[in-house]
Amino acid sequence: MQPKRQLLIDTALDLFYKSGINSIGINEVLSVSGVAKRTLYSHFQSKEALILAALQQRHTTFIGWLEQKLLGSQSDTEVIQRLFTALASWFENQEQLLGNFRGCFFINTSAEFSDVNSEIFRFCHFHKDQVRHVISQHLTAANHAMLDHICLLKEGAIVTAHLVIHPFLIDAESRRLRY
Amino acid sequence: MQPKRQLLIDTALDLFYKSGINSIGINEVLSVSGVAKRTLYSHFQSKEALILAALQQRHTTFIGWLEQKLLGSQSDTEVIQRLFTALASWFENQEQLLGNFRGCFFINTSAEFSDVNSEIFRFCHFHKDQVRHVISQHLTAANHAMLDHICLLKEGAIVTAHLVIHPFLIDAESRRLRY
DNA sequence: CAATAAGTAGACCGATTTGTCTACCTGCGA
DNA sequence: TCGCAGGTAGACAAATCGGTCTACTTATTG
Repeated sequence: MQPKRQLLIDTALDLFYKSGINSIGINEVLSVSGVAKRTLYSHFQSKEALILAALQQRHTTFIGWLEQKLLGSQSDTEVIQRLFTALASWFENQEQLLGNFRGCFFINTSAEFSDVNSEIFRFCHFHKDQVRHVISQHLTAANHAMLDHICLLKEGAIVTAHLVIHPFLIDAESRRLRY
Repeated sequence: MQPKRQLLIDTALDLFYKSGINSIGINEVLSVSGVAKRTLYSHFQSKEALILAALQQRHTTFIGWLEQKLLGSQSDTEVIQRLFTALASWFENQEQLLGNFRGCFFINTSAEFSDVNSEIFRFCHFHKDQVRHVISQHLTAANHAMLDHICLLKEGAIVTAHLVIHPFLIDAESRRLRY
């Protein structure tokens, strides 16, 4: 419909996810996308509106990806297996839909916009809530404790993959290239 | 020894942890601490040096706090119990040494400085490594798989407390105040 | 044809950023 | 008494930030 608007969101999401939102200025989004500044501000009221659109898009993509991964599971055990298999595949950059893994966009963003009452932080909170809801809907047993455990491990896995394991892999890679 | 230097680190850490590093300018650190700009740049080469000093201080504080919490445990089970009891106490703002809970300073910071090769990101990675090492040294059994599980749950708990549970508590609080 | 919506390039604005510089003050030890 | 380390206040520079504005160019469509 509005290809420029979509291009702006795609570009912004890419850059924001790669480098953090506060590190990316509006001018960088413009020069990378090749869109004029006037056009950006005809589609979005402010940078914050663009950020929220990018968060919204990432949210929709992620929920869709997750739904598809869990669809058709035959048991709770299979749901859990599928979930963590999918996460592992994401961490290893095997999930094209999600792009190169750089942690969870919503965890990262909430670290930059820490005011709990800001719209941006609340959207991050909302996203986590929705992911939890998707998982719960694929479980037959309405076991809240198990759901909590699954979500706890999921968050732990994402953060650990980003901050602990991923740098280690890059270290290994750079050593391999040096020798 | 150099009280102004220490005051700058304390102030910077406070502000950085509360609002995120990119949201806090050097001028804010100066006006809050009451120190002159010239003095800051006589102690630190750049803002990045101040950031690293703040990370270093938080690291030392956190490791010391953790050591003290785990000291004297009689079994692996007790280590685990003590660890998660201490974390829960931190989340509930009962740990004066660590200040008001706003997630893990190192997870938050690594979200803002996502370049894996930057000194700041590497320090965050280093911190997580050291925490893991402290925990492993208090366990009698050299069980790598169990250590991994503990660390995974720990990270999950920190992120979940920050992004999922804490906003919920603040919601409840604001509702309580409204009615 | 004419009107309109959507786009471009880029100058410009005021605020803010990190960092430098000048000029001056103060307390301490040789 | 002299020198100096360590401090203050704040002007200043250069860059960058988000955002506005003018003037012009398309493309579509009634």
